[in-house]
Amino acid sequence: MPELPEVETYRRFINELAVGQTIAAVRVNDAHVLALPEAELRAGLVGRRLVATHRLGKNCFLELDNGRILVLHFGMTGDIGAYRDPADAPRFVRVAFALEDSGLNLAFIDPRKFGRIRLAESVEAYGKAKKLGPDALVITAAELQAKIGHRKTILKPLLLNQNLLAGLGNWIVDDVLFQAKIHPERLANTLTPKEFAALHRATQHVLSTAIRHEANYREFPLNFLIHSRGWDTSAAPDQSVHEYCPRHLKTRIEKSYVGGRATYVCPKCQPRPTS
DNA sequence: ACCCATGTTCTTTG
DNA sequence: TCAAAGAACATGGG
Repeated sequence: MPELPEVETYRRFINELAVGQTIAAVRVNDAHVLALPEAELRAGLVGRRLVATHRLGKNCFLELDNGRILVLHFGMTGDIGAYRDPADAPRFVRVAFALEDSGLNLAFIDPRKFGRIRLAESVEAYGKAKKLGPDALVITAAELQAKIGHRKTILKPLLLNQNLLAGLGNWIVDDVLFQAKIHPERLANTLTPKEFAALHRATQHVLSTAIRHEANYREFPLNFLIHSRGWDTSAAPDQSVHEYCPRHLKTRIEKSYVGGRATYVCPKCQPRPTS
C-alpha cells in the first residue's frame, strides 16, 4: 500500500489524531523496525508534543515541539492504525505511541517488517541523507525532463528511483505510463517533449486521484490500470480482475517483468519500442 | 507446498 | 563510473 497516496492518507490521519498531543509512552513490540536503539527513540519522544506533520515522497514526518522529527517509512506492507484498549490492538502492531490527552495509541503496523522508524534533526536533513529527489506532486514537467531526459536507460526503473523524484511506486508507475501511453521499456532519452508533458500530467492525475480516494484502489476510476493487477480477490469473480484494456476492450493487458518488477501494459496504448 | 507481493539497499556482473 | 541483474530482507496470503 505505501506509495505516495497511501502515505499522504496516513499523514492526514495522524494529523487529525495526534497533532497537539504529547507522547506519554512508546511501546515496542518488535525492535526490528527501529533504525535506532529503542532507548534512544524513547528518550527522544516521551514527554514531547507533536506539533505538525509533513511528507516527502513515501516518508511521513511527525514534527516534535523541539524541532526534531519522527520519521516513518512504511516499507511494502506498513500501515497506520489507532486503538484505545490494548485488547483491541490490530494485528502486526510493531510499535505504538501512547498519546497522553486522548488516551489513544497510534500504531505502526507492518506485517513484513520492511518499514523503519527513526529520528531526524529536520525534514531537510533526512531528505539530504537519503538523497531524495523532489516530491512527485511538487516536481515540474521541466524539472522532470531535465532530470531524466538525457538518460539512455529504461524509463520505468528511473521513475521508481527515489533519488530522482520521490513518491512513485510500482503500481503508480504502471498507471502513469498507461495514462501517458508510454511503454515502460522506452529509453528515457527517446521521449519527445510532448511525451514528457503527458508523463508529468499523468503523474499529477494518478496521484491526485488516488489521494482523493484515500488510496482505496477499489474506488479508483475504471480506466485505471490498477484494476488489472488481480489484487481484488474478495470481489465477485466477474469483477475481480479486469483482463482487458479499458480503452481497447478486446486487447488483453499483458504482464511482464521490467527492472525485476511486475509490470502491466496495454500493448495497443503503449507500443513496445522497436530497438 | 509453492509462488507472489505496493520497497530499499547491497552485491555482483558486464 | 555506470547500469543492469540478482539477492537479501521477513512474512502473510492465495
